[in-house]
Amino acid sequence: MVTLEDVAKQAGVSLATASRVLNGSTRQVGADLRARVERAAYELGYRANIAAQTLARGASNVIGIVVHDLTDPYFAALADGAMRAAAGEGLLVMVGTTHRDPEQEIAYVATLNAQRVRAVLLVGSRVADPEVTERLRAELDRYRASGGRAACVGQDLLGVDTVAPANHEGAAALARSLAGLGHTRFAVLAGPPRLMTARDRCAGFVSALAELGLPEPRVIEGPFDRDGGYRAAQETGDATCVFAVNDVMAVGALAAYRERGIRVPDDVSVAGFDDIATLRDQVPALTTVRLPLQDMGARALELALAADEEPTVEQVPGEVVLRESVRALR
Amino acid sequence: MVTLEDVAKQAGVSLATASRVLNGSTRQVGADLRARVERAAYELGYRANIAAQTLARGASNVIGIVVHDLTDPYFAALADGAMRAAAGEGLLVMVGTTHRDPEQEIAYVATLNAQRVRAVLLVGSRVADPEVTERLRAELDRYRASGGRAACVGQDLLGVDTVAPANHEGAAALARSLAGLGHTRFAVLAGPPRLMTARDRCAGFVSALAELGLPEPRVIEGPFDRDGGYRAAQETGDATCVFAVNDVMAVGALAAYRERGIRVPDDVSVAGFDDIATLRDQVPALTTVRLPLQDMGARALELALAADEEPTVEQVPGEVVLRESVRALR
DNA sequence: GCACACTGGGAAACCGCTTTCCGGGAGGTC
DNA sequence: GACCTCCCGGAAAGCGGTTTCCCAGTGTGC
Repeated sequence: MVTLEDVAKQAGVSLATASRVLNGSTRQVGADLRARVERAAYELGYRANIAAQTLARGASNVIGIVVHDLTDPYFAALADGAMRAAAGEGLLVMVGTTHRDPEQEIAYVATLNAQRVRAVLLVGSRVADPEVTERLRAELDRYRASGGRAACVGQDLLGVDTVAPANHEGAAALARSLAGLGHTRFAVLAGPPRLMTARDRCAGFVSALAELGLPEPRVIEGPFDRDGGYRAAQETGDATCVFAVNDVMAVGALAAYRERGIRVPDDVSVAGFDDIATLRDQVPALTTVRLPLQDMGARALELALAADEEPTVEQVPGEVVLRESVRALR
Repeated sequence: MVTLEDVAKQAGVSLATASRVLNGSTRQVGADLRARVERAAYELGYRANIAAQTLARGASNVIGIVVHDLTDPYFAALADGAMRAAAGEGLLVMVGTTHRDPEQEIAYVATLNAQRVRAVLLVGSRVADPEVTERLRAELDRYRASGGRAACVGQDLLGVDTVAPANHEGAAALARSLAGLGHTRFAVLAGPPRLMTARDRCAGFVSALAELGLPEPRVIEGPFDRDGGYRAAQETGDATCVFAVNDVMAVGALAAYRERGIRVPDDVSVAGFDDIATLRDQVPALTTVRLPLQDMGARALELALAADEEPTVEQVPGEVVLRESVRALR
């Protein structure tokens, strides 16, 4: 391993000078010495030891992103946005996936704290479990107490900067649009009730229907993924319009209907939430609520890095996108 | 910031003892002292400083994964597989995305080298540019010279452990299957020729057709993504069967045909490559060559970590999966 | 011509942890 | 009871950088 000392020796200068030349400093170094150091570093193939730098500087140049599942395009888009923003700041990214286990999320915060990362981004829905939330919050507080910054994409439950998609309001707007097409008998593929995102979207949809004086929809719980949507779609009964709380579930529902010979949108209308890019070529094209996922990820990083004292909560509106998977009832 | 010294002081023991208790050691510590240290650490909320540990131990517990694009489900699946394997080994993961810029890939290797990560995984196609490959290889050699381990998913061009999908052979097998259905006029949506993966798949397909004595397919180059497939599909002429070198492009092609009222598979058959999970609900279901992406990612990590001297190259076969997007010509 | 910044170089302290090395006490053997 | 191990606790030397502090040399202003 080539160290700074090797470089300094080869260049015939002190450690201090070599450090100033190679790894940035406010202090100037004379042109000749600077050149000698650079040459030596190049010849030896010197690479600064970041662990040592981090230790000496007391600050690292990496951030941590914790997501539920990287193979879910929702998280991939969010993570990608955050990573682009990070790259723009010259930061490296450590990614952790919890596979939807809240304990893992807590463990990652502890680990990232140990890594002394500059910021931690918690991406994805909180769970409706006060005890778990409290423990996560405690771990996060401990991290922030030692100078770490944090932000979250999801619900504002942790006392940190938050990018909060308007799940409730978006779902409500979608409900109004669908009701405007003449639908009255709805079903909701609601996902798991302990997931706040699922719960908020479901609640927003249900309450909008109530305000319109429409009958209560049938609410079918299940997993938050494609197969969850597939299974839940078996139980939508005589609903003319089905709202899946995310696009991936909606795709599962489409598959279920297709297999059973139920035509979408002729026999039943289907809507999702998120507007996942990879799913835009689905047939029939999915009606959904668009969320600017990449921007949200990038924004979360900005918030985390900004030196504000008060935690900011940024509401992100969703935009209803009507496509072929729903039809108007005459 | 709570340091080990604070803990030791509070527990009334030496730094060495505290270290042995908290951060693992071959040496034993008496039960009472051990308890005192653990209590102090808990009360103070101590978190080991990993940068310091890394420096002192001379070895870190993080690995680096470099992918082209996380929002592409192909890379997401590969990365996920590698990350699961890493988690199983207690390793943390740093992810870098190059956004398909080979220079970025080189830069990441340098950065990860500076981080002294335990292993680097280069995931994704090499490019057919000897000069770039040479520079990447040099950077990689420098990293390995200082004790780093590396592996690659893609082509065996770097002199490191490699998981190599059988692109040529898989595409050839697909060609034979499709020819077996009676097709004779083919087109290939070939992607960018500088991408080895695209090139190999295209070549495998073309050469298999030649061996069968069939006419040369029309080869249409373009970007490796959905829009590339969409655009290339405009030029497939009178081909009865179109092979897109990856699933994402095939989906773009399906969209293009749909818009133009060309029915798949009635008017034209379409096949892809990879068998991306998120795309399995596509209509019509995509004929493709299945690659065990998650396993490949995991395997790459294993190879990198294994203490072998000779670089291993592991060929991964693809399995032709015939689905509704192709039909037999009677 | 002299006090006075100002500049750029080097010595050394320090960041927080691991690990070697040393030493004292307990237990075993003859 | 003398001698030898073995076990466990602590002092201190690193790990590879950054940065403070000191110092010599050079211009400046009057």
